[in-house]
Amino acid sequence: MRPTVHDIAAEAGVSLATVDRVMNARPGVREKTRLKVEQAIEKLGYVRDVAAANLAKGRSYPFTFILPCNDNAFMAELRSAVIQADARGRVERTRITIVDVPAFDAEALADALLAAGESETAGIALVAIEADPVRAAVRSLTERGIPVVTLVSDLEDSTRDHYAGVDNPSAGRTAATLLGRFLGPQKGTIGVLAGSLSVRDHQNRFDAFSEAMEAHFPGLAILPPMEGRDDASRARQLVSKALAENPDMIGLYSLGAGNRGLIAALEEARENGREVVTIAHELSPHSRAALESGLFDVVLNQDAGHEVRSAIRVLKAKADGLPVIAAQERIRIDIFIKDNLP
Amino acid sequence: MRPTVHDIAAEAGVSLATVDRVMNARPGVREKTRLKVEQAIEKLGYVRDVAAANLAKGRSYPFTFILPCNDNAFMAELRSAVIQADARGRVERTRITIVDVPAFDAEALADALLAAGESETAGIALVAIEADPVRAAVRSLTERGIPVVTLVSDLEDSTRDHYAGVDNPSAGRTAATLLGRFLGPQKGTIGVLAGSLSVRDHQNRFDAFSEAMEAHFPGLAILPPMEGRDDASRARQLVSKALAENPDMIGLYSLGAGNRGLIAALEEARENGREVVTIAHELSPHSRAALESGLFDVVLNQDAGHEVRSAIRVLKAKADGLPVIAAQERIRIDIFIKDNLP
DNA sequence: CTGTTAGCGCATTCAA
DNA sequence: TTGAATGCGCTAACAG
Repeated sequence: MRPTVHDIAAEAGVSLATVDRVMNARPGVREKTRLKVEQAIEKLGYVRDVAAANLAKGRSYPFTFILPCNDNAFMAELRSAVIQADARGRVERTRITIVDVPAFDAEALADALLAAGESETAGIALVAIEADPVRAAVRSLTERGIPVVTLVSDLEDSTRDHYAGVDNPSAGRTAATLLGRFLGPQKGTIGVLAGSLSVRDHQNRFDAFSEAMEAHFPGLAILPPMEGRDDASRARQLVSKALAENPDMIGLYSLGAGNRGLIAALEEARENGREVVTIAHELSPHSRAALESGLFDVVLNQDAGHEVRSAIRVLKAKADGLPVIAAQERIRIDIFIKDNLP
Repeated sequence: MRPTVHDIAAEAGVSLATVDRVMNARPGVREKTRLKVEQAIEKLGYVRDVAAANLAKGRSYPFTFILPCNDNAFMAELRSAVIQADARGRVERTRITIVDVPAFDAEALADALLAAGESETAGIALVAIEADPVRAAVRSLTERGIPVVTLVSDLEDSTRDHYAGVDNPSAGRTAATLLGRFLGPQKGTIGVLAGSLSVRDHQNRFDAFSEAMEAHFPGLAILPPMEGRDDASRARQLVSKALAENPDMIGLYSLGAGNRGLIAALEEARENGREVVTIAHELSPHSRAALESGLFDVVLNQDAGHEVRSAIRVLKAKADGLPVIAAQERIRIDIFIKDNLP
């Protein structure tokens, strides 16, 4: 049997309460006594049973997740990941309230942040939008000691405690390398479809993609980026038009959402005997099908479940004043081709 | 506050014990009473606190992991993943004993299995070797109701309860697609370096790789596979020799361990102005460096941590007689290039 | 068939 | 400065 508080109390010749005081670094213990207890802990190799501790504490962590009412597949998955995390949360004693805000609406997001700050909350996660009102709201929260983490999309120059999302420049470079190598010696132009370049992660992906492309694949020229606003019909139009206007376009990097429209445009092109090497983001039923049918060549993915779990771990650590191990919270970029689909 | 057993006992007008019996599907409850309790559970939206339940049960799951004393990086990581899992095991009440066996020794493995079966164990995980004594040992365990899962390497035609490892044919196909696409229109031959083709996972990878290659990239011919026994110096010799003898060799798939020797051979070749597109398995400090220096183009990886955690989840489920959700336990093949390294 | 009762390992009043 | 006692939510003897 593993040692319990009783064992170390007996070993140190003190009571449970004293042991507890030492363990939780609370005042009211003589230096001598504390030493005895610490030695007993060391000697018996005691480690506290977190589950039992939480049970006794009865403490729970009411977190708030502010999510945009976007109807794309990725946001749906993110939302479902949050719900699942909440369901599993009984053990960890976390409780999550989801707050919906209109997409791309900085004012609404800022308001939601402030409102969440007024409610009983142990920490807040948000999909950030780069805007001053949002930065101000975040500042007011962190100043009151409420932990704040950005999820999926970061907020630069802000006081947020942590960013739980992928390294977007790395994603852009990954796309560049794969596209360049798949195209090999071919020369031509490359189309880029973004949601909006005023969104930080899209901008970051694009910059890194361009830079890597220019550096390593001089035979491939990048066309001016299209902005599809993550909207299917708009994306479809833009891509169709680009294909028509650029007969030398042999590659396409779609770095935002709105894959449905893109897929429609590619299907149409294929019927006309036109194929371009395509890399898109986020695995969903649609993009998966596109991968299997060869319309997409690669899908880069961020695992929404990982991001949510990481956000929760960090919020909890911050709420408890504990440090976070950065390396462990790093979110990877998954590469999928048709052969390694999960 | 969430409802507790007390609340539902009150609501149903019965005692705690009865509630407990219903919840754990134990006998000795009248159908009528059971219904009342179930309705109360439904009505109050009760979900049991697993942590508290485990605490009260005091049950622990003493598992045994049988690992080969291989000194390669992957096995080291696997071992460390097991140790970490054990450390986290306090909450889940799992305790893991690691048993070491000589690598590639079927008799020793079989003996270790039987010995583990004699000790107090709630389940056993093993890195399997395809051999009849092993199959027999596994059978004797499963017949006694001890859950057995294979880890990393499977045991076909056996009574093991589950395989926690990657889909090796899928890995082989992934390698074929990437190699073929990276080489593009080039024609030439492809070398294959295996550990031993008598190991099931290596054989599976090779078969799928060959098949996909022939089907989709007819311009690339596969050379007879080399068997490096996961040994560095042997691998180095084999690869150097193959490079010398096959001037038209433009690609290489290393599907086993022993990357150090391979890297040495590739470095030597590079100094002589020779480069081949290379895909290897398992991310380690060595393979990572090779990726960064361009000696490796792609590394396929199985996440040892995932495999271990999955094995534990399955063992626990089997020990409790619960079903496992196959889709959730599927181990992915990670693709790494220099740009998406974690 | 059902209820009472005593813990699991820990945190926390309230006394001493 | 320290200790005894009580309870968190649940399970499992042991009675009835």
